[in-house]
Amino acid sequence: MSLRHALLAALAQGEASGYELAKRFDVGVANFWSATPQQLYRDLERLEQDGLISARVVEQSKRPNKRVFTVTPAGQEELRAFGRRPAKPPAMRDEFLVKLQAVDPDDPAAMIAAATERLAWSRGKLAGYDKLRERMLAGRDEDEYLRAGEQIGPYLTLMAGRLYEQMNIRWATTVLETLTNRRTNRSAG
Amino acid sequence: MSLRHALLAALAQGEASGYELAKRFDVGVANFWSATPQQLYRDLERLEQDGLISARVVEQSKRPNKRVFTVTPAGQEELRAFGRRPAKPPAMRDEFLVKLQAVDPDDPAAMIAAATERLAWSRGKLAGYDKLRERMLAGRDEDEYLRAGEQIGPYLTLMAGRLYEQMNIRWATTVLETLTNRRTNRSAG
DNA sequence: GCAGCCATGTAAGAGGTTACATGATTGA
DNA sequence: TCAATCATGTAACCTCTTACATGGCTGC
Repeated sequence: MSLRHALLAALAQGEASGYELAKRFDVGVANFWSATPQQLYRDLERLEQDGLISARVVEQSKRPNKRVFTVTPAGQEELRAFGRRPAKPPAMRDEFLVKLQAVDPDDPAAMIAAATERLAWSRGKLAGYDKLRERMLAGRDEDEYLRAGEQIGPYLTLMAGRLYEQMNIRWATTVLETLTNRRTNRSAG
Repeated sequence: MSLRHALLAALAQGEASGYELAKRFDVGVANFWSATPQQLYRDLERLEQDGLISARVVEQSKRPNKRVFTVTPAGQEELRAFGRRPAKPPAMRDEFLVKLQAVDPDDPAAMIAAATERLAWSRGKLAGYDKLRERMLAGRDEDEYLRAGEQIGPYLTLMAGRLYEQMNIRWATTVLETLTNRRTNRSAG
């Protein structure tokens, strides 16, 4: 039931089309939720039917037309009500951790490859977050923004995303070192 | 398709009953996946039908009997094959972040309550992880364990869980300070 | 000329959540 | 006596993923 609210929260930042939202959600630019484009299109339909968002067709000459969505007053009220309800505990689904849990110390090659991939992925996400942050800060420093910046919610969730990927980068580095050291020890001893 | 593998990975650490696994997964003691007990019972059934795990009934006098599950050789092979396939990117579902994204700076009361709750939750999880860690380390220090500890996979995933909650605690503290400071400034100015 | 982006969707199936059901034992 | 723990499940429902479909434009 909560992708609806994630969509409302994303649209609260300003109107967007399904495609634009999909980029944020599918690629995972949304650090607070993840979803595929198909889900978005379907839930946007429903949100519109429920009167929580309204659509406006923007005609484009050299590109397909797009439907741009805005949160209605009813949608804003729903968001506020959602904010007051108790939150479900966060849920994580991380295949890499599942694999690592069951790693065979005598054959870590696949895991070393997977950890390298994860490291690259986290670096890419962090780079994306950093760009967005520069745009939001617009020259100010973090303390200043936290005191008086306009979009405090988005900044704080972005901060969570950055801290998370920074942590991942440090951790994945330790994982790589640990697995390669153990392999070296084994072939040397 | 991957709760199956999470279950196999969990059972690779040693046999367990559905109820025992449920505690790890439902409470979220499994820092790498989350699932409800109902899912576990259903998927354990399927894993058994597919010959990836085998069940053994343990009769108990003062408690209901339980079915204890073990990974079969076929299950171990499936786990290895899973380890070699590319991992899906991690997925996050965090309602608190959704709420925070859309916070109204003029009425942060609900969000301050939610952040306080999250802080307490992360502290609780960290305390649980720390206990488990003490048991695994058994007097050794982390460097030593990373070099030569028996259960390197489980230690590394536990490490990820600890780092994640430590990060959450620091971040949630910043969120609380930010929201309360802004409120004070507003009522003072 | 081909890959990739913009833009939206349908349909089928797998995965996940919530509510309900049972029943003895243990500790406050 | 009341709540919690141990222990396992069914049924109904909702959500999410994957595969498929379309078609013009942009950049290499």
